[in-house]
Amino acid sequence: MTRNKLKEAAMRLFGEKGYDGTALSEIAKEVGVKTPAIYAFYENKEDLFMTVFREAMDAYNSYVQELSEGREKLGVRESLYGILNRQYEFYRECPEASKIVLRYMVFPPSFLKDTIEEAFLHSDQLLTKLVGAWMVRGMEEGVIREQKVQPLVDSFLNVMDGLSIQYFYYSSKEVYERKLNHVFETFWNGVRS
Amino acid sequence: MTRNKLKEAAMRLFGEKGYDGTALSEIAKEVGVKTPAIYAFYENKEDLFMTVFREAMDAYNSYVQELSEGREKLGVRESLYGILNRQYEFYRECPEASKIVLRYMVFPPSFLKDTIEEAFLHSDQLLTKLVGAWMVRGMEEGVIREQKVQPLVDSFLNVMDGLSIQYFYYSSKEVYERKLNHVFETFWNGVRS
Amino acid sequence: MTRNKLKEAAMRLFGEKGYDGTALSEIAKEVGVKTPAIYAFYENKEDLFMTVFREAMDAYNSYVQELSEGREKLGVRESLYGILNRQYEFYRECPEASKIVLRYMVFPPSFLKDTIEEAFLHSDQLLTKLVGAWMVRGMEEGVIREQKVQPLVDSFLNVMDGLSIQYFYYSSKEVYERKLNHVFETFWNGVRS
Amino acid sequence: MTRNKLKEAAMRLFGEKGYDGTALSEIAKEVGVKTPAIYAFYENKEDLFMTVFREAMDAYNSYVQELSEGREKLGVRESLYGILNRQYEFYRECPEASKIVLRYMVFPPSFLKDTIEEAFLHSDQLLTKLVGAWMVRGMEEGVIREQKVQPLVDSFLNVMDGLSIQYFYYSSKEVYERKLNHVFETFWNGVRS
DNA sequence: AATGAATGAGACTTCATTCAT
DNA sequence: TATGAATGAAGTCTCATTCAT
Repeated sequence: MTRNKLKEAAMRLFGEKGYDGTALSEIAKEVGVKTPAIYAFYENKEDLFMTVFREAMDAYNSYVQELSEGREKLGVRESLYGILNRQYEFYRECPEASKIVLRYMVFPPSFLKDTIEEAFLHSDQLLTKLVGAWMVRGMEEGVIREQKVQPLVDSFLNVMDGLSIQYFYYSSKEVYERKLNHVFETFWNGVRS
Repeated sequence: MTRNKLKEAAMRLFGEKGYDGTALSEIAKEVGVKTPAIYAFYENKEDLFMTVFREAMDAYNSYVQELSEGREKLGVRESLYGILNRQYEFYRECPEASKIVLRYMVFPPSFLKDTIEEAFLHSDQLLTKLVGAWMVRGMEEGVIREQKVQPLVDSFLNVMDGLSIQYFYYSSKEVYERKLNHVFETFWNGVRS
Repeated sequence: MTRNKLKEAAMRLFGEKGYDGTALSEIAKEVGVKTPAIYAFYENKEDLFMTVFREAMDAYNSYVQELSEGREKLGVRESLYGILNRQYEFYRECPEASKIVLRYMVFPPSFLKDTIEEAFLHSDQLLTKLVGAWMVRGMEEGVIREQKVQPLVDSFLNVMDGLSIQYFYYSSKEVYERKLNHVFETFWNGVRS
Repeated sequence: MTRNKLKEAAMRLFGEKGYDGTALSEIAKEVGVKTPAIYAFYENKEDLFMTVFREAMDAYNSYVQELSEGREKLGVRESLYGILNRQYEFYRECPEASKIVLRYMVFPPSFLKDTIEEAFLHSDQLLTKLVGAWMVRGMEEGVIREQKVQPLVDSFLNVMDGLSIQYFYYSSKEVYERKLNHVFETFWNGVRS
């Protein structure tokens, strides 16, 4: 119980204020417990952070994973748009986890650089493979103009990254949704037959 | 002299390890000076940080500003591509400043949130206006398909944001340049007549 | 059962790392039990320590006591040598207890100073009386040169103390046994008729 | 100034209550300074301890060293007795240093075991050589009975070790001096021609 | 008899900051 | 301009101890 509340408080605070900017005492206070209680559940601050980080990554990967499931009946266009939408959903449903993922992907605390890079490599490959498959299928179905796969994947992933920044930068729902649509429209225009 | 060396060291360290992750003593040591010397030039840590941040923003804005100058003779396509290239140049030439800009745009230390948001609003507007102008011109010249300006601008800025993440995430020059080209190609395909 | 295992682990650890240098958690872990379990058997750290210390002292005193028993048939020289040997035996057979005895005889934790001094006074008197008796008998039998008893006792006890340091300082069996013999030989030479 | 007062306070406290039993705050308070001030002069607790320990060892070694100087005109008996006396002087003049030396020779804090053993090896060899030389000279002069050197050295060093324990165990001057004389008398009786 | 959860006290240490020099 | 000395505040972490279970 407390263990989980600690994890959640930590997730929120590490995401919002960063590793160095978050004191264990804040996390404890949020849960209504004194600081040393944390050590009953986690070895130390690093351990708590890594637990939180791993959970955030797992949540993110789950979302990514899901993308590949049960979409066979959908058209390619809808599926790609669905990916962006799913990402958006993830941001809204797990704002804490997604903040963690974005923050530490770009700015890992130096002492965890390696561990973190490895974690990202994994989900990156997953996503690359998935998006690639859709592009191939799009070309096979003739809805995407015949071309190499790499440029298509690069472009799509770049769209995703761009949107992730936009999401955290502009807090407005309306603005984000407008951008999401505009951006996808342009992308699709750029690749369709 | 020392004032400047301090600013530079601070820029690098704040960019790399963040505000909370950087101790004044590290900055001082890097310059070969003892910590209290910092107070001869800056009021306190916040002041030093804000100085550094403002300088980084200024450098960024200068680059952005330059984009609008002396490019009248170039075609629209070349100009837009040029913007991405210029951004890339900025990253390479001022890696410290650009790291600062990216980091604190997305993750401002809470106590500076307002100041920082204001700063970004400014450069955002600048960029929006600039890109918008090129899009309009592109349509006037007939190289960009007739449509509303907003989607064009949204898409292009998203491309820029995406690339900025890519730059800091993948450290390899080759990979980045490949992506830059792929991404622009797709974008251009999506908007050209 | 657990009570005893705790006592033994405590004896070893208190002897090796001292009172302040030993955490209850270490003692518990050694026994395969959680820290609070200790409180089922001992009131607190001090109580556990005192129990351990008393046991060590008792073991030491038993050895000393034994020295006076059943040695009537032996000669004085053999008996005195036997005392040193018995001490040596004690060190080897109860290394933990003897470490405790030595450590806290010389360096009592301040809060137990009085209790400990009292304990030592007792065994000191025991030993003094015992060694004194042998010296007297030695003189009666004519194997020890006629003189006052005090110098004889002082010298012999000093030999014992010296050897105790040597034992813990040099860990090698051979070196210790060599020293034991050399030291006794010189002592005996110094007192015999 | 403060640096030195800290060292002295630390020497006294580490000697009296041990490494783990002494809090930096106590040392600071003794000097009339707040705890963090210590870090202006010493890297950390270990550093302060090692500094203190090294100083104590140096003081001890100086005393030992002196023993070999300017005693050529004295007889062997007087010189050996002088060594014991010198040791006694050291204990009285530098009670803190000597307490440190004795305590950590027999009970080194585990994390410094190696460093400390090395330090003792050095002074041990010094003393062995010195005492050995006197024994040889005693035999040459005919005042010491002809025999191997090792037993003589072993016995004498054992006398010294025994006295060191006695010194710290019995705090009384009279008792110690009585013992010192008795013990030396017996020793000399045991080795003289 | 034993443990999980929790805590108060306090340890070591870092850091931003001040001040006299 | 620069530093050595010092400190208050705070941070991470350990430890002995308690209590409900």
